[in-house]
Amino acid sequence: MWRRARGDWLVSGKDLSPEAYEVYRHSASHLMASAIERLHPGVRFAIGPPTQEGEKFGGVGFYYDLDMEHALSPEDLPRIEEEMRKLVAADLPFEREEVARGAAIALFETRGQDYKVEMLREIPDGEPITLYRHGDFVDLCRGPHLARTGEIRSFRLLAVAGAYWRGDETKRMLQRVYGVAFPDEESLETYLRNLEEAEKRDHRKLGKELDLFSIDERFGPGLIFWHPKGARVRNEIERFWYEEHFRNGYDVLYTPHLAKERLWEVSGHMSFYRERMYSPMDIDGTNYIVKPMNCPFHIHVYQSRLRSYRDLPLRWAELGTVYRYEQSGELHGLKRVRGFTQDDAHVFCTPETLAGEIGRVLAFTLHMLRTFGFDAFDVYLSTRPEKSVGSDADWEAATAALRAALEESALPFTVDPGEGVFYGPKIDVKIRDSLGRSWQCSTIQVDFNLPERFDLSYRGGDGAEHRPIMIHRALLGSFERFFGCLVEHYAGAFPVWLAPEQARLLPVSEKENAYALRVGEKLRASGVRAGVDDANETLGNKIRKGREERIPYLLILGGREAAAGTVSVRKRGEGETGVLSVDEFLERIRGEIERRETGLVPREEKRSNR
RNA sequence: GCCCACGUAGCUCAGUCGGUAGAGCAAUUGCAUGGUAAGCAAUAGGUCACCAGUUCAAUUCUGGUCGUGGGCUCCA
Repeated sequence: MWRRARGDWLVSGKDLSPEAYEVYRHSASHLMASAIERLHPGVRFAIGPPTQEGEKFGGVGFYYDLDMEHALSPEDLPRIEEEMRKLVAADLPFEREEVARGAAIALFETRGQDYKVEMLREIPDGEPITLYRHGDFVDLCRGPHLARTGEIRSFRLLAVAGAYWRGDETKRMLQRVYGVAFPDEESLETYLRNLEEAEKRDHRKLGKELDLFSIDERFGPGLIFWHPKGARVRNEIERFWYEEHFRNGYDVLYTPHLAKERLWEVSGHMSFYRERMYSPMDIDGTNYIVKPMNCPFHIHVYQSRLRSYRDLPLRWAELGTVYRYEQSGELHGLKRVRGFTQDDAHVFCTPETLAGEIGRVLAFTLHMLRTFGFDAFDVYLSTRPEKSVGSDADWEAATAALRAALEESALPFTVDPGEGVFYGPKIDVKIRDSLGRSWQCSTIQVDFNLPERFDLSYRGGDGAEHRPIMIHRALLGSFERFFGCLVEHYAGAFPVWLAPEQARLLPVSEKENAYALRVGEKLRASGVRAGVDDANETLGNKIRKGREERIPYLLILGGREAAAGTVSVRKRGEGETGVLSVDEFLERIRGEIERRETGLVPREEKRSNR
C-alpha cells in the first residue's frame, strides 16, 4: 500500500498501483543518477523518467540520459549498482523544494548542468519549479518521489545505449543507462527469467533453429531469403489471403517492380519520400527507380479506361514487393528490412462510400489478425505530419472519416499526432513482440492527394466528372514483418494449418519403413503435409528431433500399428494421445486444418536443458 | 546514420597474457533393429569476418571496413 504525504510518496508492502510504481521507478532513476555522479563527477544530466509501455523495459524500467567524457560500457553497470546500494543503505530523504527560476538557473549553472539550464529556460511562466534533493544530488524535477532512498528495494541496471538529446538526430548523442526496479528481489528474478524466456522466442533465433529464413551479408543486409519451411508457411498465408480477398470483393493485380523516375515526380514521392528510395538506374538513357510503393501502379490501371460511379468502389489488391532504404542501424531481422512484400490494396471510392469502405477494411483487418491468433494489439490514429501534401480541409475530412470508423468499431485507440504519411492520415495496428516492442503491421490510409496529382476521375450520375478518393491499406503489413511477429507469437510452434510439416511418421525400426512410406503417401494425397523419418536411429532420437522442430503430430509406427493399419498419435504439447486408424487420424487433422485452429500454443515445450 | 558492445567449424560456444586452434550438437561412414525426449564408435570439417599497421612472428595488439546485437532517430 502506498500513501501520499506532502507531495511525496511512501512505500510499504509489494503491491503497487501503476502510478505509485511510476514514482518508485522515477526515484530509482534519481538514485542511479546520484550514484553515477559520485563515480563520475562532472557528469551532466538530461532527463531520467520511468519507461512507458511499448518502450524498452516498458512498465518496469527507467533510464537516465547523461553526457560525460567517460564512455560507459556494460562493465560499468555493476559498479554503479554497488554505489546505488550504498545510497539505499544510507537511507537519505528525498527533499522537495520549490524555487524561483532565476535561483534554479544559477544553481544549475554553478553545477555545470547546462541541459537542466536549457530545460529551465523553457518552463512556462507560472508553472512551479521544483527541485528534488537527496544527499549531495539535486535535480530539476516535477516529482513526486518516494520519501527516502531506503525504500528502493530491488533494481538492476541492464543496458547502456545512445540517445539523442531531445530525440533529435541533429543534436548531441547522449549516453542512456537503462534499469528496472521492482518492489522485491523475487519479482526482479522472475522478470529476468521471463526476459530470458522471451529471448528464446526471438524470431531471429527461431528462424535459424527451425530453418525458416536467412539473411546474408554477402548478398546485403535487410534482404530476406525464405527457406523451404518458412516459404511453406508464407505460401499458406498467401493462399488464405487470396481466398479471403476474393471473398471480400477484391480483385488482384500484378504490377512491375520499377518505373521511370518521372512517374515518381508526378506522385510526389521524389519530393516527400526521396531519402528512402534507391538511386535511379539508367536504362537506354532514361532513369528508372525501383518501387518503394505500389500505389502509382494501381492508379495506372484505374486510368487505363474511363470510370463510372457504377464501377466504384474498385478494390484492387497486390502482394507487391517494394524496396526502401532503411538506415543501417534500424535493420532488425524480418521486422525491419530493405525489401519486403506488402499485402497491399487500394480502394477507389466516392466520397459518399468512403466511411463505409473504411469500416469494411477495418473489419477485414481484425478478421485476418484474429485468424492468425492475434487478439491483443494497439490501435492508433495518426494525424498530419510536418512534411505533407494536400489541403487542410482534405486532411480534416480524411481524419474525421477514420476516427468515425474507429468509434463505430468500438476499438480502443490512441491518437498519434503527426505520424501520418505524407499523403494522408492513417489507422495503424501494432503488434507487440516477445520483448514488448511494438511493430506496426496493419495500416489503413485515406488519400485525397494522389487522385488529385494523377487527375483521377469518374463520371457521376449527374453526368459530371468527379474525383475519387483512395484508401491504401495493408492488413498484415508485410509478409516479412508479419511472419516475424507470427513466429514469436507461437514461439515457432505454428498451428496445424500453418505448420510447414503437419505430421511426421516415425517407424520404430527399419521393418516399418515401408508401412510409414505408404501412410505418408496417403496423408500427402489428402493434402496433409506429412514427412517420414526413416533415418537409421532409435525412436527416442526421432521423437526428440520432431519435438525440437515443433511438428504438431508425431505418428509412431511399430509392428502393432503396421499389422492393424493404425498410427500411435503423439501430439505436440500433449504427448501420447492414443492409437487411431489412419482414416480416423486423417479426419481429425483435416478438420483442424480446415477450421484453422490456433491452439497448440506450447506450454512446457522444452525441458530445462538447452 | 549516431552511441555502446560483439564477429573462432553448419549450429551453440571454449581458447590463445603474440608462436597459425578445441568441445558438444549437426554431417559422413560403420556397428547396434531399437516402442514414446539424444544407442555406440570412427572420420571429416576452420585463410579464427575482411583490409592495413606494429612485430622475427598476429586469430590474439592498433587502426579502418563490412556485418550483427541493444538503444536513438526513422518506419510496413
